[in-house]
Amino acid sequence: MNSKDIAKIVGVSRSTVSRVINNYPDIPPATREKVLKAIKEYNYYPNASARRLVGMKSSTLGLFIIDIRDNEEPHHVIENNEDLLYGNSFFSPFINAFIDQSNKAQYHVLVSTVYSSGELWKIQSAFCEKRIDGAVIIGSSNDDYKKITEIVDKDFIMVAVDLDVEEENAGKVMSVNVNNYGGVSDALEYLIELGHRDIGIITGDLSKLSGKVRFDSFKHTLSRHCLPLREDFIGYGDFTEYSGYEAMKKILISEKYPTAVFVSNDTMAIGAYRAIKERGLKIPEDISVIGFDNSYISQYMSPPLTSVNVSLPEIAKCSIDLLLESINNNEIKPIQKTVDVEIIKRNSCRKIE
Amino acid sequence: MNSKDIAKIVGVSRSTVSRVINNYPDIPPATREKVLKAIKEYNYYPNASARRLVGMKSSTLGLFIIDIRDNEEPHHVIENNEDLLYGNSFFSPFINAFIDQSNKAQYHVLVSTVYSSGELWKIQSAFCEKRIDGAVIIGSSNDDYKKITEIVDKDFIMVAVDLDVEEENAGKVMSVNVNNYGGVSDALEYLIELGHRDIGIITGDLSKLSGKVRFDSFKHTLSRHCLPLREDFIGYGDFTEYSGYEAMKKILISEKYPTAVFVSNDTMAIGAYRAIKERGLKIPEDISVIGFDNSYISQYMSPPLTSVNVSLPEIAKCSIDLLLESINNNEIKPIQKTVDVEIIKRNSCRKIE
DNA sequence: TTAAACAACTAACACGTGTTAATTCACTTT
DNA sequence: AAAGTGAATTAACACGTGTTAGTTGTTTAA
Repeated sequence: MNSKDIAKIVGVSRSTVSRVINNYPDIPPATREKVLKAIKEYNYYPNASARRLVGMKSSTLGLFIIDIRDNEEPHHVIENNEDLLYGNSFFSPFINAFIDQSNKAQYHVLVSTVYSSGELWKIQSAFCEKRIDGAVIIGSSNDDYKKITEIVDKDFIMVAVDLDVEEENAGKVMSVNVNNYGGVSDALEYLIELGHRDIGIITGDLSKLSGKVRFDSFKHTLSRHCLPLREDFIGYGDFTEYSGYEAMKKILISEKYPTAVFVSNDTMAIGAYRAIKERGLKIPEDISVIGFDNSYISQYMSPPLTSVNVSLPEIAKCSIDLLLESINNNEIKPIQKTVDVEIIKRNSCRKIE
Repeated sequence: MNSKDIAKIVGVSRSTVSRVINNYPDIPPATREKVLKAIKEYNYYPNASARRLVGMKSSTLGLFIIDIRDNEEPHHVIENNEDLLYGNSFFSPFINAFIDQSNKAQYHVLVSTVYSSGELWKIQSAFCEKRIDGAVIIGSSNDDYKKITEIVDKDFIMVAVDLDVEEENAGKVMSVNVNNYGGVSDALEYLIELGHRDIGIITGDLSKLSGKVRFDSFKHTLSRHCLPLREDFIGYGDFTEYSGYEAMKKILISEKYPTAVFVSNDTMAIGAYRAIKERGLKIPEDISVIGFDNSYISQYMSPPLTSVNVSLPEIAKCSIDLLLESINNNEIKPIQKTVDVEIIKRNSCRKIE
C-alpha cells in the first residue's frame, strides 16, 4: 500500500494524496474525505523512512542510558547480574515515564544503553543515521561532558538529565536537573522542625555533582540553623547499598550517635536500615532516617522510608519540552532547568520533644 | 556527509563505496582500505532511512508493553501515579534486559506503551511504517489475542511474551512463556522437603492464564504428594498487593492456619507479609512464605523472600532469537518456547521437624 | 469578448541508498 | 596481433515520499 495505490483507487494524483495527509489548505472537503476514507479502508500508513528521507522529522526521540557496570562492588550485596541493569538507580522508572510522555507528544522512542564513555559514539551515530530528531542522555558522569559538547556542537539536539557539571559550566548543553540543594535543605528543616538537633549524614559519591551538592546543602543548612556538624556524625558512602551499610555502622560506633540521619539516596538507606537493626536500634524510636529519590522500594521498607521525592514524569516532561522546542525552532538555546522536589512523609522519622 | 561525498573524496564511484560498506567480495583490499579510512575520518554514517527504503532491514525491533491502568484498585495502596507505570509487574526489568540483548545483537529498540486493546493498532502501524523488522509484545491479555493473530496474519513478525492463551491454541503466534507449572511444583516440593504438610496458597487472577496454571499446578502437585487441599487454606487474590493482604487475612482468620503459604507473585507477598505481621505472627518462625517472580523488592523484604526466579535476560534472549531467526529466514514458524525457572532461597521458609 | 484571477490539481524533481547489468581495462591465450 | 578472459568499476534504476513550479479549467473583472 503506497500513496500511489491510494491515488489510483481514489482517482487522483499521488500529490493530492500527499497534500491531504500533510493538511494542505487548498484542497476541497469532498476530495479530502474521499482520500481519507480510502486511507482508512485500505489501512495505509505512510512509509516513515521515505518521509524522513525527504527531510521530514523522524518523529523519534533517543533515550540513552549510561550504565557503567561496576563489577568491583562487594559481591555479597548483589544476588545476580540481572539486578545490575540500572536496578539501583532511578533510571528504570524514568524510562517508563519518558516513553509515556513521548508517546503522548506523538513521538516514538528509541532506547539504547551505553556502557562506557567510549560508547558515546552510539548517540552520534543515531543522529547521523537520521534515526532520531533529538536525544536525552541520562546517567552521564563528568568524564562524558566533553563528548556531549562535541555532539551538541554538531547541532544535534540533546538534553542531559542530571548533568554532572555545574550549571555555570554547562555551556551549550541543555540540561534538566533535580533541585538537590533545595531538597536537602527541605529534608533537614523537616527534621529540625521535628525537634532534632543531632543530625548526621551519609554522603553519596562526592566525586559526582549530586553527591557533592547534597553534602554542601547539608552543611550550609545546618550552619544556617546554627547547628554543629560533628565529624563522627558523617558517614561517607558512594550511593551503593553496601556503602550505606558501612557508613551507618561507622556512625553508630561511638557511644553518642545522632537522633536523625539524612541519607543521600534511598539505596544507601536500605543498607543503613540493616546496620541500625543489627546494632539493635529501632527506627524511628531510636534514630530517624530520611532518604532521597523516593525510589520504588522505599514504601515497602519497614518502617516505610520518608524520602525526598523526585518527580520523574516531571523531569521527563521537562526534557521532552526542551527537546521539542529546539526541534521545532531548529535552534538550541542552552537552558538549564531545575525540577523541584517534595518530601514524602512516611514512618521513618519521629518527633522529638 | 553522503556516500556521494565519500566517493568524491576517495576518487571512486558511489557504487564502490556502497559495496565496501556492504562487504561485497570483489573489491581489492587497497580500495577497501581507502574507502574505510575516509568513512572513519569524515565520520560518515549511512542514512538508515535511505537504506530501509531500498528494502534493507531497519535493524530495529519493537517492544510493546501493554499496560492497562487499573484505576479501580483500592486507593490506599497506591501512593502516587508514577508507580502505576508497570511498577508492580516484572515489565520494567524486562525492558532493560530486552534492550540489552537487542543491542548486543546489533539491533535498535523502539519501545512503546499500549494502554488498551484498542490501541493495538500502534503495533501494526509501526510495522506498516517500516519502522521495525519485528516486535515483542508483553502483558497481553486473552482479549488481545484476536488482534495479535490479525497482525501475524499480515506476515509481520511478532513474538508474544507470556501469551495469555494455552499453547495448543496459540495458532500461528510465536510465544515465549515462563514455566509456571514447573516453577510452582518446584516451590511446593521445596516446602514439602522442608517438612511442611499444611500448605496454603494465595492465587493470582484466575482469569489470567498464569494465575490459572499456577493454581492448577499447586493442586496437582499437592495431590501427587497425597496432601490434602483445605479450602480455608486458599486465599483468592488478583496479583495486586492489596489482594495479597486481604487473601492472607482470610487464611489467618481460623484457629488453624497453614505452616507455609505459596503466594502466586511477589507483589502479593508484600501484602501477605503485612497481614501476617499485623496478626502478630513471625516469618518464618510461625509461617513460611514463598513467592513467584523474584522481583526486585523481594531481596529487601524482611525477612528476604524466597521466590521462584524467572530469568528475564533469558526470556529476552529467547524472544530475540525467535525474532531474528524469523526475520533472517523471512518465514514464521509458530513456535512456543518455555523458559525454566529456579528457586532463590532466602530466609522466608524454615525447616519443620 | 477577452484578460486576468483563482481554485484544483499534477508532473517532475529531490532525498540517499542497494543492486543489477553494463562497461572499462589489463592481462592471458591462441 | 587479435580475441578472449576476468577483475574492477560504474551508470542507471528503484525504493516512497514531500514539495515546487507548472498546468489545467473555471470564474471574475474590465
